[in-house]
Amino acid sequence: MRRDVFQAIADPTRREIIGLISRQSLNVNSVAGKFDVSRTAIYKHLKILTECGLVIINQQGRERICEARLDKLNEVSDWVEKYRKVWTEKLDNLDAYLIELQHKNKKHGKHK
Amino acid sequence: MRRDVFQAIADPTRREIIGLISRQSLNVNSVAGKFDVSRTAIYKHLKILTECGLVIINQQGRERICEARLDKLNEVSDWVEKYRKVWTEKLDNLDAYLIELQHKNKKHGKHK
DNA sequence: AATTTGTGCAACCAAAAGGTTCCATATATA
DNA sequence: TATATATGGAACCTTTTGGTTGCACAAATT
Repeated sequence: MRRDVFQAIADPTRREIIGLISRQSLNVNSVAGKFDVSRTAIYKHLKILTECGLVIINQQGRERICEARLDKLNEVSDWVEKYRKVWTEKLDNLDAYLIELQHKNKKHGKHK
Repeated sequence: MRRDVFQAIADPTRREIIGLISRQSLNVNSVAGKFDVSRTAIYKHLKILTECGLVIINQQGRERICEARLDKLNEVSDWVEKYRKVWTEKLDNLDAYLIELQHKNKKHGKHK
């Protein structure tokens, strides 16, 4: 199934999983052991994370090692930064406006 | 209800709404007019967006103007950047490793 | 005053999400 | 070989999500 990174990181457990395996790759059981839900629940979260490329899994004997692919967060980063830019511009415009006001005050302002 | 910004931006329609009103604040009907779902559906999306602070609404006569609060995306930005840093460090470590390899080759390497 | 416009919200619905238990199966290990 | 371990996944359940229609009501317009 085609999965969306935005939807994948919407769940707090999945964000925790990413935080966990970003420090060290772990097998499925080790990941599950860190949470108080069933292994199957974690397995499903891992499945969603792999489906959108945020996690890749390598078989090693009978274990499957989960590794975080943090570069996939770029999709989120790009979207957010686009709007951060808009936000910063708004602040800049406000700045410019305030400065303009100051200049007007100097020219036409009344002195107390 | 306490809402989560991550969950709010998980839905593509809500991301579109943010994109739309980030350029220009609009009343509820104008926002709804841009999508092919019902006004009520958009109203619900706007409700979720206001509940997590990504949108604020100001009454003006019988209209309610929806304004984007892009600074609220910082929560997402912070989280993502934390892992981007981890990712960059991994790349740096790889770089350092490759450079080290090169040096070893210079010292002990065989010449063809 | 009557009508149109903009909005909120209840009631309802189908599908998806997030969880569970239980079983199958492959790989290590005693 | 028998047993323990690591995992995949089916079947099921409850809650949440994203949508609908329909009605109420206040503000603007005629």
